[in-house]
Amino acid sequence: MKLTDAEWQIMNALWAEFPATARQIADRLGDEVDWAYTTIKTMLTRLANKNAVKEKKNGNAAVYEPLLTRQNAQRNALKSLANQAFDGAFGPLMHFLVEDQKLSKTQKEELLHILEQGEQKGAKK
Amino acid sequence: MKLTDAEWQIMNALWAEFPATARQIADRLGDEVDWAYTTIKTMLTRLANKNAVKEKKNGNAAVYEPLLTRQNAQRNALKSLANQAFDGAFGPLMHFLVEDQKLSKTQKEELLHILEQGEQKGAKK
DNA sequence: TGACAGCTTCTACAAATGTAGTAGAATTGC
DNA sequence: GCAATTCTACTACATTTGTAGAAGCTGTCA
Repeated sequence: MKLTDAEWQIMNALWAEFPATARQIADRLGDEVDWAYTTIKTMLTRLANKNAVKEKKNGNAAVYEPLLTRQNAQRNALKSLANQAFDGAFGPLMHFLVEDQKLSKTQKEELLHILEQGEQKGAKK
Repeated sequence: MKLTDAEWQIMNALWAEFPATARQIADRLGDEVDWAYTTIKTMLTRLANKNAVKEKKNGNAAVYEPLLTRQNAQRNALKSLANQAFDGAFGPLMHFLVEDQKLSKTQKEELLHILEQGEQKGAKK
């Protein structure tokens, strides 16, 4: 499941707190984008068709909640990027990230920490 | 500069070795995709319009070479992903990667190594 | 009980993307 | 020198994406 740019916006707003109505999502997005309410509604319908969100009727109005979790979406996006831009390998991707992005000392320490933890849990393949 | 899926394919083939003619690129892509030669030509023209590649005439035929480097493309893609899916922060992205992707022991060690090196060069910002 | 306000579904439409055909110019092999 | 091959430039067209208007329900408040 691949999300488009606009879809990410919507999903991010939905993931922030759900279930949510189209109106709520529109309000949350108010700062970031300048979309007509119906645009958001259209996107939500499309996302429902893709099974990224579930649309539940509550009387006249609809309430939405994600079917695709943020984590899965992130995973998919990373996977796709890795394939496309890094020959499918996560190693080089990370390598690139660590080398290219100047991490703050804190971030580095955090990473070290994560790495160590993984180490302890045993390097499961 | 944002590349589409198809454009990544072409660029990857070009980055592999350049300058290259459309024919060469087509040959390299032969295994992966099943595109007509003219499709590849069209993509190359579009990429030239976007200034991602330079088209040099060599007699009748054209020779291509990247203007956009692979590194920059990777950087852009990562940045874009970070913004879209990780609130613009690389930290969480990396966090996610390290936690989610089960890295091999070797990969982890390598990462640690990179981190340490960075450490020595001084934690610039 | 009717006028609003807000919600929904449909339809629309331009731009981007994926994919390729056609026709004519250049190159080449004999 | 000409036929076969190969390129190139142009055009085309379906699908996806971004964006939204129109028109018709529905609930509510005076």
